[in-house]
Amino acid sequence: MAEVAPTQVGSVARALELVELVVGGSTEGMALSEIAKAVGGSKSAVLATLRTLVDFGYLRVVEPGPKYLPGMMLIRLGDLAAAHDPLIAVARPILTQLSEKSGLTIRVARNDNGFPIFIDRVDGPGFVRFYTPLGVRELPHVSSAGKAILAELSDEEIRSVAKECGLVSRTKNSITSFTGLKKEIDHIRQVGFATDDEEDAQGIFCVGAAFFDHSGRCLGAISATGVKTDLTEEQVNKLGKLVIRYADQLTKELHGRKTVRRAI
Amino acid sequence: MAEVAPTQVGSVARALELVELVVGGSTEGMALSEIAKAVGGSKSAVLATLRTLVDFGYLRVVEPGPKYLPGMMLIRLGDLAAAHDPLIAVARPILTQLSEKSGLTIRVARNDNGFPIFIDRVDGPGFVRFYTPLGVRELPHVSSAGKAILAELSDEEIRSVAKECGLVSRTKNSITSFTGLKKEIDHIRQVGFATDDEEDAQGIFCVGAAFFDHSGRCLGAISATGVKTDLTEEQVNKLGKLVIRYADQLTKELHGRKTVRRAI
DNA sequence: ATATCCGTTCGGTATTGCCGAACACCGTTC
DNA sequence: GAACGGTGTTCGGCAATACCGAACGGATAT
Repeated sequence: MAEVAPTQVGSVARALELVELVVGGSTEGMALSEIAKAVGGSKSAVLATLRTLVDFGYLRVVEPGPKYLPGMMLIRLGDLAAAHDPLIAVARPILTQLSEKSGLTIRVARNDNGFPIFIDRVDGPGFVRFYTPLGVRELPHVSSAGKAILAELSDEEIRSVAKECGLVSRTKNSITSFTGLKKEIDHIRQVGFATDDEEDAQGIFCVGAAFFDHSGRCLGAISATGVKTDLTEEQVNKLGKLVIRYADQLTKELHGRKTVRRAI
Repeated sequence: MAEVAPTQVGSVARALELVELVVGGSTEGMALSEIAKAVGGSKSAVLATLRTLVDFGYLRVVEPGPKYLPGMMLIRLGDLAAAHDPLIAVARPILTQLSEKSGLTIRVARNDNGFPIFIDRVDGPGFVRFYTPLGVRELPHVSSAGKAILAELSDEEIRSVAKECGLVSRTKNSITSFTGLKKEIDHIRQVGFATDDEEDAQGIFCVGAAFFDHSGRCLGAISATGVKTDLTEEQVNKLGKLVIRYADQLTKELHGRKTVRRAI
């Protein structure tokens, strides 16, 4: 239609748009007309597609006033995809242990050319909950996992990534200049872990550390997330050491090896 | 093709079959010819569909020898679908706490007309891992969650469910007769929790308890799963009480109320 | 009671997704 | 080294089929 797509299937693309639409919609569900209007298709065509998606469990329909909601199959597929991923399979027990040890929410991010993609999460037992999406490319400079990954890149790679994401600001603590980022990276390289001091969201503090594959390349990072409290520098260091220890354990279980910290 | 489907979209159905095929395939990924052969379509048509799925992140392709694997979008959608589900959102913190308290793997199942559908899971910190799929209708009579749900149904409903699933055997401990099941249900109604003593898989022991909605109907059950050790009856009872306590907490947070235990 | 929304059904049209053949490529194997 | 089986890929052509829009039935609201 609009894209210069190399041999795609239109009806499938439209169907997948429907899934994203419904999943992104309200928890009350979406009605047929609403969906048809949103995607700009006829009600009959959209209805046929929705029926197919419901048949496969991707969506479910709730009466009355037929409204469409995300279906069980999405949970099933997500779970299977996670089980399929060797990194997640190895990392999850470690995340669980670290979560229990620290009482915090632990996440793993994969290194996607310098950008972090969080692929799994284990919540802490605390009552505070904050939703952090999985499977999406996040900003590298406002998360501890992102910065932990950046610190393992060469300086020119960092500059390239910085240019690509534009160092946009998320809070008043966000690092928005390259010199500021460079200084932060230097610090991370010294202490071995990265922090996020309300740089992505108000009131949220994170600590992250990288892990590596067999050739010493940075595969990603794990991070511990909690509410910002008045942590002393000593407490932060202690948490940092803890996260590093579990990241190293992950490296080990992946049969990886940690690179010697490069000079600057 | 074969189904007497009420207004479906063929190409979408075929695409979703591809997703299931790849997700169910090996962790090495599947090749184009392999996939085309499996679904019985032409390579060109399958390729176009695969490209669409890759574009949307449902699948990803790994070089060399283009092989197809589950994509990040599946993890993302599964996570979003879970966040969308009010029951999961409320239950997860409780599961996490119970997991930490017991050191076991905790799961929630939804009551789907007497059948359990496990919709979320929180792993324990132990090193033993066993994969239990989410989002699929499981057998009601060989899991503690399933039996906890059954115990909240009327006797005629139980008979109907038993007939529907056929009380198939999974291990030598599985309950396969209706009288045996009925006796088990009576016991569950007395003590308030259900057990699974290697009835579904060798070496696995579970304890489950039901939770309820505002009208007292059974919404589902939570269960704790661990490796079978020589548990004394007292230890089982203690674990049962613990699971009941957390199930009751879940009922409370769902603004539900527990029905008074019916006589027989 | 009328009007306006909803979801659904039903043909007709042409879009488009499918097929099969031909191509390019790599690894074997003879 | 050349011929083979095995990939993944591209392309044209036919027909299936996925789309649309109009018409129906039902509910709710005005």
